[in-house]
Amino acid sequence: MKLNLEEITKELKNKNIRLSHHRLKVLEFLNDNRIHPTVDQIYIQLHKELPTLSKTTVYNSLNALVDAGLVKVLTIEDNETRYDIVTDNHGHFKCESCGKIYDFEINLSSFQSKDLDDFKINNRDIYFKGICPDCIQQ
Amino acid sequence: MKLNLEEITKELKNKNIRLSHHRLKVLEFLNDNRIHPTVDQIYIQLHKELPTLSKTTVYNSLNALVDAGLVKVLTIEDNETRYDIVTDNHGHFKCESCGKIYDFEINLSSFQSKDLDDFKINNRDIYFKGICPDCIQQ
DNA sequence: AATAAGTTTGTAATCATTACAAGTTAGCAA
DNA sequence: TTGCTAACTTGTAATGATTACAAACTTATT
Repeated sequence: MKLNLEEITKELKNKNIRLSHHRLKVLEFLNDNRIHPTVDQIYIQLHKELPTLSKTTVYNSLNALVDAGLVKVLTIEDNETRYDIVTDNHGHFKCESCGKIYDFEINLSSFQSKDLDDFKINNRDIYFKGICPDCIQQ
Repeated sequence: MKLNLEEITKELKNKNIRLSHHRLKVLEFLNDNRIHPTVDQIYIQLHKELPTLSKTTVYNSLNALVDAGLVKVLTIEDNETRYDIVTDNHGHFKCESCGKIYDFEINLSSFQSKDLDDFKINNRDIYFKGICPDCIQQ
């Protein structure tokens, strides 16, 4: 999917966030590599292209993009924070054998619980864990 | 709910995990305080009763209980690991205003996605975020 | 070009969690 | 009951991820 830069820049402007060169690179990386990467994965890859990039900037950029609502934090496990570009509703499945994270289509807004009638729900996350088909076969 | 110690001990034995005094206290705390506490919350409370308790032991006990399947790790946010005693299927709602975590009843096993037909699903977590009724009123 | 606000960088600080070694405890067998 | 062994606890030190901060740099705007 191609990023619409003008639109993104306009959205960011409302929040006084500039789409700087590094931030754009981080956003592009997430858009082009749908692997739900960790900060380290992003840093290591981008550092090859941008030798002056610091890890602090990666954290910075990610936090800015999350604040802007363009990027989502995934906390499937307590010891690894991952990032995902915001797209339509989907859940995440993590394979307990190979560690790979899969997207799966699911209509999150259809989930209702009478216990939450009086709650304002801003965000719905679904995390499944188990074994992926590749690992089942072995 | 009262803990059935004999049954729990028996289950643990299979995994060579003893239900030591400290571990039992941690388990009791989770059973009696359904507040999805952090390690610090557990440590501070139990330390009052058990002055010799170390934080390492709290971590240790929690990890053992998680391994035994009696306790579940909640990773709603990337910067705070919480623990929950394992009960029937329910989702978790975190209020973005007051930070409180609510349980809500939901039939987790009813969630299906055709994308996961060939996957073995061991675990389903649902995390919602938003504003709770108490905070909406203010 | 000048200005002001926002961004990047590197280092240092912080915080949660784990590793480790030494001492302690619990369960089992003789 | 005693002794043995494995498991547990403790405190300290190490690790690792993330944030704080100050100085230098960049960008958009006047």
